[in-house]
Amino acid sequence: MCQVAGLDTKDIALLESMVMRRQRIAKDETLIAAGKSFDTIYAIKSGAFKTVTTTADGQEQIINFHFPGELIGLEAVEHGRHAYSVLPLEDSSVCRLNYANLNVLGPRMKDFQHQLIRAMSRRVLHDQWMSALLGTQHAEQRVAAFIVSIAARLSDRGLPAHQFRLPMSRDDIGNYLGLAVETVSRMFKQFHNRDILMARGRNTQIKDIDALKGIANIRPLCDIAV
Amino acid sequence: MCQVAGLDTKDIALLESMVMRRQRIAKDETLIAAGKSFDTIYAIKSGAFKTVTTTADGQEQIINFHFPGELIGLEAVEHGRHAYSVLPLEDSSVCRLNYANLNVLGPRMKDFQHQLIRAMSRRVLHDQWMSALLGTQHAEQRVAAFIVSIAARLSDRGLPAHQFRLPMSRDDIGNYLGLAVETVSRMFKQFHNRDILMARGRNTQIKDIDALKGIANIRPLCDIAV
DNA sequence: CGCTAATTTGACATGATTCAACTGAAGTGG
DNA sequence: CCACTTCAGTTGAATCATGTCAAATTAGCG
Repeated sequence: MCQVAGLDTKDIALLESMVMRRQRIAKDETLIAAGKSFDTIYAIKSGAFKTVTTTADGQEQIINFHFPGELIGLEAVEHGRHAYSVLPLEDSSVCRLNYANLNVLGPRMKDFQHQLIRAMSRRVLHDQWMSALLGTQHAEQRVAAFIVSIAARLSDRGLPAHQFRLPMSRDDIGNYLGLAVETVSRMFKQFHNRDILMARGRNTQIKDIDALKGIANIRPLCDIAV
Repeated sequence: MCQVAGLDTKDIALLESMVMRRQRIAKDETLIAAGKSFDTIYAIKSGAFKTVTTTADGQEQIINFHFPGELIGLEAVEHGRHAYSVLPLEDSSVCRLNYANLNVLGPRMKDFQHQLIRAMSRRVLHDQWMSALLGTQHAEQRVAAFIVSIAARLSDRGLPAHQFRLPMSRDDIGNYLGLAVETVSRMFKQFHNRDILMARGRNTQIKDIDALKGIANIRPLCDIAV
């Protein structure tokens, strides 16, 4: 059953019967290609995704990472086509919700629309938080804030938040945080030397979450939204 | 009459009679204070605003600028209180829309909710565009992209887009773009030397918009949303 | 295993910030 | 109406953080 936060059980049952479809996505496939016309909203069931755009000279920029329970594709409602690509970081699965068919829900449509608004509200907060991070914070603070936000997301889903495996590469992290890969690597090492973090590749163990929060000189995203 | 894009005339009339109130805001006043509980959405009628947050060590970060026709306050729907402050850049006026009262609209609520979704969709696109700008682009490209986006917004409202007076200070621009004031100033001068831009203080005249777009190595925001 | 890609590490280059001084514009009061 | 103050903006020089390049190391996968 797709875990779209906030919909109660009878709503989910109704949605499932009307408009949902389950879909598996392999690591090398594409969930959404930029420019594709919008007709479907996706709810992530398992795995992880990245939203990606391309600058005029062809370099990739990661806009956001997405984890289970989150909705993808809403921002395309406005223009009827997707401005960004969405790619899986690992083998994943999603639920497809046909946007047009949602109208079939009739009286329930209103409730679902409110869910959309709530979901987009979280997205706006996240993106604005991101702007603040990139606009005012140095490399050390960005990486610390990133780790704290990942831990918070995992914690929200009841997963171990002090020890986990990152689904994205150092490359992806650097891209997302506006830093060179090497800088990300150096920051991880610096935290390691300070006994704040133990990291071997993608395997990560947080030793001192409070120190990380202190370094991340910005209201943590988890206090605002995910 | 408040110009909330997309609402047709009878909707506006209905909204006005039910829930809208006009309000003037002086340059030294505060439209929304961070932490304030959410109950009102604002539609900008005249002037300009900035959305501002504060990092843990007290430094201000401008999240976005807002111009007439845009909605403010929507991202607070999710948590019931405003995460950011909104301040006028000059004497301005807004329309207040009481969010709770919107429910009184009954059958029209659905249409208005769709407008909210569209408005937030635009906001998400803008903020993601911003993240890409801060994450991948250098000072020269950021400033160019900023000027292009301002010109596009003015153009959308039928105002002269090649000659205008910026409502915000160099300080604000630097803060918004994640650059020091001095860097912004140097970029303006550089564009001046290249006959791309004539700028004396806030008075700005674009001489070669195509050159600016070329420098701004990123899909212009105006092609996505404003 | 052995290959390939990802990550780490070090040395160096450079773009942006910082600091400090200067200029110009916008008032303000005598 | 003109000095005086104030604040925004500009300019220059020095410093520093981060990017770039190149090489070594490690991890992942067939």
